[in-house]
Amino acid sequence: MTTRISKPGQNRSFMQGVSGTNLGFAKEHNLRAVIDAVRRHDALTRAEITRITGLSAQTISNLVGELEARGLLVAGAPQKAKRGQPARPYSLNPNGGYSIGIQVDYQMALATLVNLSGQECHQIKKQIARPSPNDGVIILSEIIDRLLIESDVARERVFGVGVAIPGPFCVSGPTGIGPGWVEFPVAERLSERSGLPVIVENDANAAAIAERLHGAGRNNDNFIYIFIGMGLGAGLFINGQIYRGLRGAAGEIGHIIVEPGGKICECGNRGCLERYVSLRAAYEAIGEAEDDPDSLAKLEQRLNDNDPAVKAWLKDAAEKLRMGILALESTLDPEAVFIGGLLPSKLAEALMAELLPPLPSVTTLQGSGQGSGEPHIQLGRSAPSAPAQGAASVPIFNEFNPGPT
Amino acid sequence: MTTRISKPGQNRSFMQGVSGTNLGFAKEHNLRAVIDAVRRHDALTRAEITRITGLSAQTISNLVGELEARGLLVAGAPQKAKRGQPARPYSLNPNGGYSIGIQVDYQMALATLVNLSGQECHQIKKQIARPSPNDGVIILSEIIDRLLIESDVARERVFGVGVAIPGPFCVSGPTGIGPGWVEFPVAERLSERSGLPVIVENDANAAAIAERLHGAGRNNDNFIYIFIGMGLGAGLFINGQIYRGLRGAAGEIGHIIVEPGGKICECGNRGCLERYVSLRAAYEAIGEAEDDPDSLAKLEQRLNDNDPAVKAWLKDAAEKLRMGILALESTLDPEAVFIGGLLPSKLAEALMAELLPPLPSVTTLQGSGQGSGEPHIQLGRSAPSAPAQGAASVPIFNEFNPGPT
DNA sequence: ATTTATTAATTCAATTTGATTTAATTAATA
DNA sequence: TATTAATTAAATCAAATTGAATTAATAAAT
Repeated sequence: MTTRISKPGQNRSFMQGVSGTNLGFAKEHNLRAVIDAVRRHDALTRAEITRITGLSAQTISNLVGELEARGLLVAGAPQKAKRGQPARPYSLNPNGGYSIGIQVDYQMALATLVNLSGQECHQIKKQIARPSPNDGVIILSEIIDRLLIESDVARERVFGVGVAIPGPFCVSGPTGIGPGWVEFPVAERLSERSGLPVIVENDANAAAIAERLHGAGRNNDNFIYIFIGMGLGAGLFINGQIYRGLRGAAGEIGHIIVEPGGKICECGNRGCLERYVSLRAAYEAIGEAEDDPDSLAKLEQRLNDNDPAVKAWLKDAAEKLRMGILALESTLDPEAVFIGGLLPSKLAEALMAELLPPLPSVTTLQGSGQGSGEPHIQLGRSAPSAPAQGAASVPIFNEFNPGPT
Repeated sequence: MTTRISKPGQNRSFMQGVSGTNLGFAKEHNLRAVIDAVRRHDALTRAEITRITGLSAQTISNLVGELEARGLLVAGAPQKAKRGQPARPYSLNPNGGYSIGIQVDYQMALATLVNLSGQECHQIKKQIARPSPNDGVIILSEIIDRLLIESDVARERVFGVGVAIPGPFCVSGPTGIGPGWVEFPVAERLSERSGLPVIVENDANAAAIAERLHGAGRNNDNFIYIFIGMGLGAGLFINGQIYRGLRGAAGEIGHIIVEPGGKICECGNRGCLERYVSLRAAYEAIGEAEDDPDSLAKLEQRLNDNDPAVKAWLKDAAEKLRMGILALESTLDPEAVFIGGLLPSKLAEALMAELLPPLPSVTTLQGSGQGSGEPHIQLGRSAPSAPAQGAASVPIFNEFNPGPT
């Protein structure tokens, strides 16, 4: 695994707490900064990287050389645009490495192998039925093995495995996979079995990372990705990093109250946002069973049929979601808000159409700072397989992101 | 000014965007890390700093020696507790430097000189009446001059001047100082006139920084400080840094909707939090004029007299604030929420008493992650002069904080 | 059309900075 | 006296910077 940037002895993050730093961390950071710059711009010459990073041309020459030797960067044809020596543009080598993303819920495991550019190479789907954590780990490691064999990718070329699990880990209940999963050390066990680094992430954060790495949030360091699943959560990007909060529960926006005295929620309060904006709320509104795997297809069909119950739900959900977004924008003043999740894209589009225009907020004030007044609520990636795609981007993000801004 | 840690040629922050890093930045970071560690623990020996920062003993020896030579750290008496050479505990030298904080609103300027430990050395208060920005800068620089002369502190020993201004800068309106202040480059002009670095900060952020540096948030890297002033705002500490958002409007929590269809707000929406929780809301509820400087004293008096209008306002405000706090906690999962601002401490205490217990949220769930279930809503510093104290801590924080966690 | 100047990208060699390593010193306790 | 903990001196090492050189293109001048 010569492509690893982080050295074994230096596994703490570049700067954490009041810890000091040294040359090794600095170099690691600079390598990541180079990769990150190239990713954001698709392709960059050494000279351009020099300007962007503020490092010396010599340093960049060395770092780019090293990354090229490792197979992470590839040079394109020299550009003879202006005077001077023609520059070679470097870009990410799509096949410089691979990553595996797995999406698990109580009825299904979906695994995908992607390359460095986020392109999907192979996918495996398997029905499960609330397995125990031990059985789950075995099932997942078998899926990983199959994925590698069928796609003919060597295990050493895989950066890691990302596992997306619904909701915050500290809360069990109907959003989870099954009994016993909350306390179980999934990452450690699956890592032992598979021989690969494993990172467990909640579905909202995983989807947000994918949006950041390969999607519309590619150039945003501060945005909110609202994940509409069975419940409602958000991935918060703050200073280029996922913000998790003290208990890993940051982004649990489903429990913002949008209707005082409204529908009762299992959290103990009334009128929580996710009681109105979620697949579960949609099923409730249109009278489909929430634990029926076919409900999603029925919902989509009824949308296509212009079913009035679906339309009414959309209208109400959009009204409530506007208030939730206002709370988030007032609090975090983000660059953008992406709406995505498990919804089929047609449904997400319909919700989006109902949602706009948003309520006036700090982000829409005219004549204030940079970027104000611009459209900032956008449709993010939304698909029933979004968490798997997201999970696959987690190991890549972890390996390459240069740390807080 | 030999006490400056940041070197002139290296004025960009330690890590920003995708920029690279080098030895100079690393050293700067390490110096800050040492100071920060000492501040958090009151006093530390070189050996303890070595363990905390993870740097080598030799490096710490060098850094501490340098900081001692600069007068920022002072050694205490050797401790002969255990075997081995007795260690000398180092602590911040309170008189290693000074900082000036200025609080300005439309009717008053309040300036305070504090030392490195946050102790107030001298204070000057001056009535003003909606001055033009140009006049304002002259008035402020004269106050700075007087402060230094009367307290006999040399200008070179002052790290900088913090200016606290109400509300977000991008919004004018009644919370501002006067016409023309929004676009005016206060910091640059006052810096030119006074010969000192000047940082302008909104009152909520300034108060949050004070809470972090010298108050109950001293060991918290992730907390929310809710500032109740004429309006309502919050300072967000995320990963040890103030989070400002894209337009500097992060923390504008006054415009979270807590009562759909409620009181109309100048932002264009209805039922915004600050229409219920703010001095202006209190004055409205008890029938005092909001632009009368004596209203605050009257409010305090009527609280002491058990006035039913005040009690009713407190009850309603607390109910609304609980919902606002729930939204913040659901979004950010903070370590703590401090309530403070311009309220006299008795009033703040009364509000706090009404506020508890909070609504159930991710931070109060039993049996989940670390720190859950603990009391986390606390009374922060609250006083009519809180912004000045806060402003004074801004330059110190800027000079000494080691950057994102 | 040929030559010369200019510019831009890149690299080589030497230098500098600052953290680490290794070993020594100091001052306490058991 | 042996041991232990704190600290420091000297040597070493890693990585970025500096300044000069090299390469290859276009632009301008002849």
